[in-house]
Amino acid sequence: MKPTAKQVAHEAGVSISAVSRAFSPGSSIDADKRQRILQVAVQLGYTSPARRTAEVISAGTVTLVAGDLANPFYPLVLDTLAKALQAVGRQLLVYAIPPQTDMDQLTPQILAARPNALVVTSARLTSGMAQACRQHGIKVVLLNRIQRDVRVNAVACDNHAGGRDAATFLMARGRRRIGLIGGIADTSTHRERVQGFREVLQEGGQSILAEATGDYTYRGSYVAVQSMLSRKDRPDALFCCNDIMALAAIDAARERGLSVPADLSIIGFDDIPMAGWTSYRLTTIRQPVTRMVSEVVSLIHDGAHVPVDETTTSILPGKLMIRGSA
Amino acid sequence: MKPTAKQVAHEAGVSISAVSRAFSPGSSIDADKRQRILQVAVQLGYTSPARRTAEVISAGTVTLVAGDLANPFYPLVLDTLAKALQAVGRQLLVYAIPPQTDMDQLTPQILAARPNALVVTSARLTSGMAQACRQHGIKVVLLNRIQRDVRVNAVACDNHAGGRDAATFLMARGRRRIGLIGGIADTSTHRERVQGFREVLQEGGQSILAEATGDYTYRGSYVAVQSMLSRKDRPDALFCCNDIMALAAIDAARERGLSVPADLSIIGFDDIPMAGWTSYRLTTIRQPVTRMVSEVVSLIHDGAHVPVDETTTSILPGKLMIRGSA
DNA sequence: TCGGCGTTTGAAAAATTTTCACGGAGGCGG
DNA sequence: CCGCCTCCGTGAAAATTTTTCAAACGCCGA
Repeated sequence: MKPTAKQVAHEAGVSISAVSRAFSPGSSIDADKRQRILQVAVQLGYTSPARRTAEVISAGTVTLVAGDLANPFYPLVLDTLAKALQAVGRQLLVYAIPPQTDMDQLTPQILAARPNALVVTSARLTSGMAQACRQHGIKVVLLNRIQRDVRVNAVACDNHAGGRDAATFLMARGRRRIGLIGGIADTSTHRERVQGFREVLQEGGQSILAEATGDYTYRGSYVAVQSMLSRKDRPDALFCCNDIMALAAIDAARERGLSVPADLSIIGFDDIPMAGWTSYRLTTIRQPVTRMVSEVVSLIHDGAHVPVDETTTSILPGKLMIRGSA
Repeated sequence: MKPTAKQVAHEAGVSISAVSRAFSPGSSIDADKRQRILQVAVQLGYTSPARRTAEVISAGTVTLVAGDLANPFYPLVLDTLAKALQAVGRQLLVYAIPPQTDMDQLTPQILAARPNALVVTSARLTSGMAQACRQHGIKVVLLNRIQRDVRVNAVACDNHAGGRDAATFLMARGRRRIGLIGGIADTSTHRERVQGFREVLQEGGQSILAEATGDYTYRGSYVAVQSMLSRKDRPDALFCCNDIMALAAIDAARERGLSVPADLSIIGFDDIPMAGWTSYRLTTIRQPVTRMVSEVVSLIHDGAHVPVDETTTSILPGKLMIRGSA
């Protein structure tokens, strides 16, 4: 038997009118009373017809939180995700947040929109946010990011293997003075790429000659590479934790009159469209964006009935794209 | 007196039940009949209570339709717009559509989400869509695009003046064999930039030496420039209708062993972040993205009470950024 | 202390949604 | 080809919800 407003009213000790009012935004009712009614309603599983159609209308909304749209990799992800969601009749809400901030300030705003699912990319999910989402039954997927401190779904490229591939490739080319331009230290992408890379070097009896951080930005990397190249024993190869940093490295090397790859091999990570442009021809690890996005969509869309606390982590293989820079 | 379902039913010649069904998604009713009822409802100004609360819940949603996220200019716009809307407590829904398609297929999906406003950038708005939006009271803003065939708001950079500035600058530098790489012929951005550019040349007694189209893409421009540079009387300057095409032009010129700007001056349009990168240092016309976006937000947010058929067109000045490529 | 004035409330009226039964269209097996 | 069955669309009526209305309450300024 379907629960009615009458039952809720009786249970909460109020009139039917009050129940109706609790469900229509903007009507004059005491906040506490509304809260109590809503709570009873949840217990009994009651929703007003208005709320019901509202939910149907806004059904299928997925919210994407992106922290770094300046890195062309994320627009690529956004474009792919938007099209994939449209294809299954869902909508994509986008929040852009300043890089390296966490999303706690946005929590109320994001939850107010009642999305079905939340996709977080290049931003830090706080455990408070994760918990709030679980309570509201909102599925969360971390894209291109793994966080061990929260229990949510995650889809990422195999960054560790990618780092290994990069190192193996450089060693096979006979490079021995190898430098590293890191991203942002407390991101899983940075840690895993670096770890895989370092591992292979150590297995081959090598170690990283020089290491600097480029903040995953063009400018940060440019400055870091410039100073690294002015050292006495400058490296003959550079692994950059993402593509824009690698492009900056190429620019910095050229600025110094060095030839890429003759004097300096450079290898990136992501394979953004610009990596294939003629003046760069960047050798890089391609992230399987399309596959990552379909994984996200299947988690959200096909797995709509899966309970929110049953989480999956997908690690998809990247692919070394050999072009001219290494 | 507020209109009721009874009146709508009488007017449309159906039962009250039918009216109710027309407003609840998923109920069994003939599509034609629903259409007719909805039309009468709009005439009388009737909305079901369910629809009413739904609208309050999803209030403040703005839908962005973007056609070309591969051009870094649009992610820049997206990022700026998303942040500006967040700041005033609104949400941004994003639709990505394949370049050069119009949006008629998406119309039902977009309208189903009942946004408050629609921002269209790098996509063609059809008059059917515009009319549907007007009927639903959805405000439409064309961003970086002007269309004379539909009566909607528009915000754009002064493309005509930008084209003039580019030409003036090249002429002042003594360039006389000037080529043009166009974008997509039936876009206002292309037309106006080209027209302004051509005007100044003619005023100075010059004309365009060679003209080709690059489809606003890197690859398209690269191919066009390659063939243009292999002509006997190759140009000594090139105006490209956007920045990625200009970057492609620089790459193509270098590939041929030409020096930029000594052998070939290149000037672009947009000022995307990459234009400032060290290996390009592209001279270009900067679009005032921040101002354009605030204009859009004020049109949508501050002008929320302005009737939808009262439309404004804002043309904001661009700015010539002189770097190293011309 | 005494009126406004605005908010909150339940009862009742009004309106809407849902159920129910019916009629007709189309598919399927005999 | 016919009958039967199912499924869709429909209006009337029942059930449910929303809105109106008038009353009660508290707050503030005079």
